[in-house]
Parts: sequence; structure tokens; C-alpha cells
Amino acid sequence: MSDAARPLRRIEIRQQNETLILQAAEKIFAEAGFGGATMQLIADMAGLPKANLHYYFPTKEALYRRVVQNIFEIWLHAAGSMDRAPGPVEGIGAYIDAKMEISRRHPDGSKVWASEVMHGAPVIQDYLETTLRDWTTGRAALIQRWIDEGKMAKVDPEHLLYMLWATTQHYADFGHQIETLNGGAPLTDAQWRAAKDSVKTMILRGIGAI
Amino acid sequence: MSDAARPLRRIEIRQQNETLILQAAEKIFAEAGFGGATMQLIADMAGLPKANLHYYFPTKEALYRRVVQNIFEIWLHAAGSMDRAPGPVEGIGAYIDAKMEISRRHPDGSKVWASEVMHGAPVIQDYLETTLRDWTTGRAALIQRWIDEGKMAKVDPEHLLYMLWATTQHYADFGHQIETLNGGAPLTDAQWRAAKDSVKTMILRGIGAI
DNA sequence: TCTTTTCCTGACCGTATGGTCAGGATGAAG
DNA sequence: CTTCATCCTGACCATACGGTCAGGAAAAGA
Repeated sequence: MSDAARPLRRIEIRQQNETLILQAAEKIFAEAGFGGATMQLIADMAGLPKANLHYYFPTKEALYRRVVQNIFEIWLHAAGSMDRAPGPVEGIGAYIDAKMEISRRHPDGSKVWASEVMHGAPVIQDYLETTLRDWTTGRAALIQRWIDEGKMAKVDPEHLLYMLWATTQHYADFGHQIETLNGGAPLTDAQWRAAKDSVKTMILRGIGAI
Repeated sequence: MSDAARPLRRIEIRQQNETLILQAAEKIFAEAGFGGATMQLIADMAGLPKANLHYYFPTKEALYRRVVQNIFEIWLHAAGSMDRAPGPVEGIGAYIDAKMEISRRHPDGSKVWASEVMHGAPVIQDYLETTLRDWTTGRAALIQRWIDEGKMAKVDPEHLLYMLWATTQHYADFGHQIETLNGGAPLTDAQWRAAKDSVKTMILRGIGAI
């Protein structure tokens, strides 16, 4: 009980509250969209007064921007799983694993990202044009190398990447639809494993890697 | 010129204005989301005074509901292309063609649909539980039949359907991202053909149909 | 022509929202 | 203990939004 009563240090306070706000914001933005989300809703979910949100984040846009940036970073981090692989089976397999795991662990983040892109990427357009474009070019070259080495069938690398993004993110973005078709229940551990296996098998066979 | 000046009949007026409003609404809802869209924006895009919108559609929700229903009907209509096919190559091939065409011709509708589902389907939950579930069950059975007949590999029919939806709709919902990665230009006719071919080839090979 | 029905719209209203601010509370520094 | 910087928040404000309504315009019907 001494631990709960101990006064927080400045840096702890700041970090704790920012995290609290960002988590609440991610959820509310995912559920209601940018326009439908209100600072009051986010404040209530974070358990803080609304004015306190404006102390840490000057505007709703600034808060939203931070949420989107956080997601993009998670996304980028997982993107590394494709490198350091001898071939498509390991590389693309690991990438599918990583992205499916994100869909499961951060469905709200995925939805905010999808929403942002669908609305024309008003906030992260510069990221799309720099970081994402560079990443895509690099991985397309990697896939092309695998094709040249005869490790997989001749496919268009960019469309393969789109298929990877679409298929894996679908389990987060359309999770509600999947849940409804699953009898209203969220996927169980076993079902998630089956989903991952299905996606991996179909895609790896689809690109002639197995 | 007599045609333009001819006074419109009642029914014509009603139909013309409803269409005008629904088209504008689809675009605005797709661009801004339900919460971000305003009746004023829709009215401006339709070229009508705001009060006129409320004459035809009592509330913003009612208008939105009609937009979503329209999309669902287009979607259902295309869904028939999978039937009347002797096997997966023709059936799933035709379905991919149809869905890619919808992504190209009705990207706004696709976005509104995606947004609706992402936010928990507040408006079309009943459709998901009835029409969509029935449709899914039926097509899953069809796919299972093809598997039993040895026309394709043993895959989970539901996850195959998810992959079909995800991959084809991605070209509409994430069209802005694709456009950005395409150097800022929309896909050309040839690029759309290449996309369709890539998707069809990868999926049909992925399910062992070719 | 006269009446009825439908269509149209400027002006208006109550509410909710993003954002502000003054002043108090609390931890850090000396 | 005193001073300072940071943290906190209830009350407030201007704006924008969804929706209403009275009354005029125009088509349909008789």
C-alpha cells in the first residue's frame, strides 16, 4: 500500500498520463472515427478531466497525429521481420505471422490507420511518400531477387505486398464482421492459429514458394 | 433546349433529387466518415439547400442508412457471379473480376461500407447477421463441394472468402495509399488489368485450382 | 380557372463541441 | 521553510451542427 500512495515524480506523472490519454484516444478514434470522437469521450475513458487533455495535447488534431504516428511505428517495427530471411518461405511467413499478431493485439490501431488512409491520409501523407515508399521499394526488390533466384514464382512484387497488407489487416479492420460470422464470438486461440495457417498456406502456395 | 426547359414531373423531381443527394452523400461520407460529414457539405455538393435534404431524408442517420443499403445491394448483386460456375477457376475467377470492378467503379461505396463495419456496424448489423451470414454459409458450402470433388486444394472456405474480400476491397479502401506508391497517379487501365491478373493468379494458385 | 397536394427554402433554435483561462494544488530545488 | 516550475481543473466562450418551421412556389387534379 505504500507503493500506491507514494507521490509520483514529475516524469512519471507526465508519462503515465500521456500513455493513459493515448490509449483512450486510440480506442475512441477507432470506434468513432476522427469526426465522431470527442475530447470528452476520450477524457472519460482516460479518467481525466477534459481540460487536462488539452494540457498535454494542444488540439484534437495533435492528439490524433500522435496516435497515428504510434501505430506507424509499430507497423514499421514488424516490417523488419521480412529481412534476414534466406527465402520467401521464411521471410514472408514471418511477415505474415508478425502482421497477424498486430491485427490481434492492436486492432484499434489498425482501424485508425485504415481510417486515416481511407480519408486521404491528411495527417500522414508525408510518411506515405517517404518512409513507406522507401520501405516498399526495398521489399519489392528483395522479392524480385527471390524470384530471380528461382525461389518463388514470377509475381508482381507490389501486388503481393498489397495482398499481404490487405489479408492480414482484414482480421483487425473487419474484425467485427468476422466475429458476427463466427456466431458473435471473438476468434479463439485455435481459430487465430487456423487463420494464420490458412493465410500463410494460401499465400505461400499462391506465390509458388511451397 | 426545349428538353432542358420542360418542367419536371413530380416523380422525376423526386427521383432526380434523391439520386443527387445520395451520390453527394456517398462521396462526403467516404471522405469524412459519418461523424466528419455535415449535411451542409452534402447539400453544397448536391447543389441544394440544406433544408431540402431534410425534406427528402428526415435525419442524417436515415440518409446514411440509405447510402449503406445501396452499397450492400451492389455488393450482393456481384456476389452472384460465383454461382453457375463448374469449378473454382471460373467461379472464383469471375468473383474476383466482379469485386475488382466494384473497387474501381465504386470506391466511395466500398469506403463507406468499410467504415461502417469498422465502427461496429451500428446501422447494418442485422444485414450481417442475416443476408451476409446466409450468403457466406452458402458459398462456403459451394467451395467445400469443389474441394470434395478434387477441383481445388483443401483450404478453409471461410478464410478463403475473407482473403477474397480483403484483397479486392483493398484496391478501393486503400486506393489513396496505392496511388501514392504509384507515384501519385491513379492506376491506368493496364495497371488495373495487371492488378486483377496478379490477384487472380496468386489466389487461384494459392488454392490449388491452377 | 380554382383547389389541393407536393415541393422548396431562408431564417431560426437548442445543443454539443473544441478550445481557453484564471487560479489553485503539488512536486522540485535551494 | 521558501521559492519556483509544473501540473491540474471547473467554469466559461464562440462556433458549428442537426434539425425545425412558416410560408411561398409550382405541379396535379377537377
